Parts: sequence; C-alpha cells; structure tokens
Amino acid sequence: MPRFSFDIAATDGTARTGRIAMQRGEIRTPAFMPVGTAATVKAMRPEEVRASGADAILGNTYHLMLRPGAERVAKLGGLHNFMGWDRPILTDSGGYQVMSLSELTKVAEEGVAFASHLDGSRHMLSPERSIEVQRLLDSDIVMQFDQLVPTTSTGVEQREAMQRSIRWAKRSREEFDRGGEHAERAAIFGIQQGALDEDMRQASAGALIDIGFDGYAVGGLAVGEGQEAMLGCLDFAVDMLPADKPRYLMGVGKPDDIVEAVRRGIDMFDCVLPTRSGRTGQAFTADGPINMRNARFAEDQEPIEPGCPCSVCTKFERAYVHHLVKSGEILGAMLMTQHNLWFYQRLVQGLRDAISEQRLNEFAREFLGRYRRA
RNA sequence: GCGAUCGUAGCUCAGCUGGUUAGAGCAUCGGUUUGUGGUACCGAGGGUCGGGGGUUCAAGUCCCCUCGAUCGCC
Repeated sequence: MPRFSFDIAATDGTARTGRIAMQRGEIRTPAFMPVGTAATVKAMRPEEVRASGADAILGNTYHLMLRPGAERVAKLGGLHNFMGWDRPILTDSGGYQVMSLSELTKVAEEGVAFASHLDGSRHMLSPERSIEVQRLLDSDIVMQFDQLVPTTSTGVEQREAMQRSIRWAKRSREEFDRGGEHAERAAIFGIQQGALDEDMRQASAGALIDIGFDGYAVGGLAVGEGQEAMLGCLDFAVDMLPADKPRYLMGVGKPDDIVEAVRRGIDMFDCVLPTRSGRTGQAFTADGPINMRNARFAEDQEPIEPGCPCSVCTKFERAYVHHLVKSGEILGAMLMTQHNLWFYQRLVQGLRDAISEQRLNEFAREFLGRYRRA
C-alpha cells in the first residue's frame, strides 16, 4: 500500500473527482469528513458514520491533548483503536481552537500559551508539540500548526499571522519528518492563510509549496466573512495550490458552500454543521434546511426529507423526531445527526458523479436552485 | 365554624414605606450557529395584578366585602 497518493479520475472545469489512497483506506474526492472532535462523531457509532458513506473523519489535537491526553491515547493503542474507527483520520492541529475556544492566549514565535476551556489549566502548543500530539494519536493526515486571526483584525495583524504560519509550517514539516515510523505511513498538509487578500494568499501558497506538503488546505475562511467574500477569495486562492495535490477547505461548510467550492477546485471538506445542527434541531434537506423544533412539524407524518434513503427517513416521521428534539431526548440527536450525515455524503457523492459525467454545472444549478429556493 | 397566611404571564415567583408604559427565570413561538463547549446567543407573543366596592391627584401596593387555596384550632 502506498503511504499517500492522489489520483484524479475526471475533471469538469476546475472541479475534480478522484481518490486519495492511504494505508488505512481510500478517500473519495470531493470528500466530506464528519467532525469527531473528542474521539467521537457525537451521537454516532463508528459503523453508523461509515454507513453514511464517510471515508474519513476529523479528530482534534486541542481537545484530545486536554482530555483524555495524547500520551494516554497512545498508550491505549492510538486514536483508531481507542474510538473504534479503522479508516483514515485527519487531525486538526489546534490552531483554530486556540483562537476560538481558549482564553488568556499568548502568541509568541515559539508557540501559543493558553488556558484550557475545561479547567483553566495552562498549556503550550507549538508546531513541534502539535505534530507530536498528532503522532501520538497516530493521525493519518496531520495538519500543520497555524495561526488564525479574527476577521476584525487589521491587515498588519493578518500579514503577521500569515507569515508566522509559514514559519510554523516549516517547523511542522520538520517535526513530522522526525517522526520515524509514523512519517512513513502518514501524510502532512500545509495551510494557506492570508485572509481575503490575493497577494497574501499568493505569498502563503508559494512558501508552502517550497516547503512541500502532501496536500494543501485553504485556512482562515468561513469565519464570519460571508459566503460571497469567501467564494470571491476561493476564485483566486485555489488555483495557487498545486493541481496534483488534494485541496482542503477547512471548516466548510453549508451544503451550498460545498457545491460552490467544489466548482472552484476544492477536494476535501470538514464541518460541524451536520452533526451540531443534528443536536440543535436543524435538518438538511434538498429543499433547504428545516428547523425540526418548529411547531408545524408536530403532526407531520412525512419523513425528515421525503425521498431520502437513510435509515431514519425510511422509518421515522417528522412528528416523532420533532417530539424527541423538543424533549431533549438523546435519540433525537442521534436520528437528526444520522440523517444529516447521510445528506452530506449523498451531496458529495452527487458531486463526484456529476464531475465524472461532465455535468457539474447542471447538477449545481439544479441543486442550488432547489436548496436556496426555501 | 374561627384564626393565620397567600392569590401578579402557561408554571415558579419579584415588585421596598402608594408614584412613568407591571418585571424575571422557565415554558411557548421564531431566528442564528462553518478546522464542535450536547452549547450559546438574538428576537417575539403572552397580564381585566382572583372578583366587586371605596380612600387618593395617583392603588398590584391602603380599607371594606366577596370567592378560592394552604395551614392551624374547635
């Protein structure tokens, strides 16, 4: 088995479909990776995640290093063994969480000192430590440690964070290469930063390519800038990344974001929306998202999404799911999450098929027309 | 039957010695959530202050009657 390979089977415009082959399995692209932050795709058993069509999931350096601890996971045989998922796992480096979750962060060239959101305990995350944690987890796709800044930051702050992310990318790559056996079976991705600025995106991409990575992520988007701005950025940012490597848009997104990003050449996605929304009452359907808490579903005997082949829609009615969600029942979160994961996987399968058959534009027009009509 | 305490939003209650348009939490109705804190946040509707009478410039608040609840005592 190869350590890591990416084969493009077909293209349609700037969109591509293909597969990433790794020792723990292959990832069909465009791919959607459900988020399993704390060694669990919340409310789902691993076999249910797999049954939805997911080829890989995302795990999280920040959360797992705080609890249960990376060394403990390593002692227990690695993250795959620990959580019962034997296919590829991509691990986020913690750069995003340090910005979004922890308090009292102090960013220096060495790394980031922060206080845990769980108990306030003090920790340090550097490129070296982030990669080490990901190695202890036995991650398949390791992400470089990067620095994000809020959308409200100034151009100077954005540039400094982008340049620091480049230096951290180099250190991440070097630490990864020191990983011995792990480096021989895992892959590492760099992360392009630069906010919405074309020159900064170019500088970031160029530097990452010089360092050399197995895949390249577009980072720092979907953080409040709005869809129009994000797509405008992708219009120039994606093409700066090597065409023969996977391109991963981090943290995105809504179904229509994914369709638009695939059209612009993105191959991989992760997002909390299908799982988090599942827990908070929002269900995705071809006719747009619906809030299952709404009173209009109280006696609705249709499935969540008419025509959906998932095991939730073939068995349960909206009225029942509405009741479960409103009652805060655990099963409500489970059923909603399962449906949403199926919806996302059916979407990327539809995109893969459409690209293979050179009809992506029709697919996109049809999907978006129906999805956004709501 | 007598005495005490209490009746304010669907529920639990706050409204100091009378003083703008009677509030809160929960519930209800709706919205937001993009490299996850089973969350959090935003907005809306909802009241003859148990009922009646009186005092006063002004009553949820004071007085009288009445209805109801809870507790205690014959």
